[in-house]
Amino acid sequence: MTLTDTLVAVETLDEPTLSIAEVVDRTGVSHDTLRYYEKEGLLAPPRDGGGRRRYREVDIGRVVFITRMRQSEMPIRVLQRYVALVEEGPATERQRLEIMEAHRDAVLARRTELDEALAIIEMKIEIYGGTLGSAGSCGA
Amino acid sequence: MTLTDTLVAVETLDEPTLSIAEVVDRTGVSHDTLRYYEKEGLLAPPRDGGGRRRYREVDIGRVVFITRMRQSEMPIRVLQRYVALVEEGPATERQRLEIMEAHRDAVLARRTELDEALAIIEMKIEIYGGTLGSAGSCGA
DNA sequence: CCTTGACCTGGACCACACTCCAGGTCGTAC
DNA sequence: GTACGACCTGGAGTGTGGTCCAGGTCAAGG
Repeated sequence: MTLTDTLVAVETLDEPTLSIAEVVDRTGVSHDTLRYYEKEGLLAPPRDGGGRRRYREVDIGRVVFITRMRQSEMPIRVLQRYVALVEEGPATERQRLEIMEAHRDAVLARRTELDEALAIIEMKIEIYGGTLGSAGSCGA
Repeated sequence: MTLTDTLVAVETLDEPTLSIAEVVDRTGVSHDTLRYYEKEGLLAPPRDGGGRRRYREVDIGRVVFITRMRQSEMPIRVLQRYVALVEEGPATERQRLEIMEAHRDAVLARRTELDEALAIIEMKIEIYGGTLGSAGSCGA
């Protein structure tokens, strides 16, 4: 239903769309990865008469969104769930909020871990870059 | 030193050591992972008469160090190189410094990425948590 | 008509970092 | 002396997230 409506809208309203190659150029996401995301249900760009993908602005926005979420280590599975909720409509906004809040917490925790490691790294740099002397004090 | 000397005198000529199970308890690193790290050359705890691993303080320190580096996404391969340099002695300190500086830069870049994603995540939370109204504006 | 290039498909393959397993050994406890 | 638990080994298996490939379609240009 929705897909059909969308296809009709694209064909009749002439929204400008991008080919997959243009999306690759614009987002830096590879052809294969775009196909993979589509296979996993994260994207559903409409097709032209020849079966080729035509990415609308909304599709490109979603590619960028997915990229950001992947960058912050949101698993594909969670993204699948989130996108499915988006497709279901506004009634699912509370669940989407929960997903995002949980993800924010995960990202903050991850950042803390990174900062902890950073302290060690900088200690090592201090030792090696500073005295260049006896540095083998904690196992490595 | 005094405490150590006493224990050494009581036992054999060695410092106190931990069994693998104790290291698991103390570091949270699994038995299998400890074995894996050892196979990859990151650890080399001495063995007792029966061939069982005995972790010295220096070994435990290295386990903790490895854990921190892994936590900050240093690949095993880099860790292998770093540890090999440590084994080679103080002459390699400049190279170790380079590895750590490169890793620090990578971690800082990673943190920036996380922060960028965090901005998007918080935007979503704002949208869903705030008005709970028209939120579907950028593809997801 | 034939070539070229962009695009399509399903499915095999890959790197990474573990994680699990079967089968064997060792040392104390009963 | 045998039962037990902790430990050992090599090697196979797992999950995640892509990445690559062979073979096919289609539209436009020479």
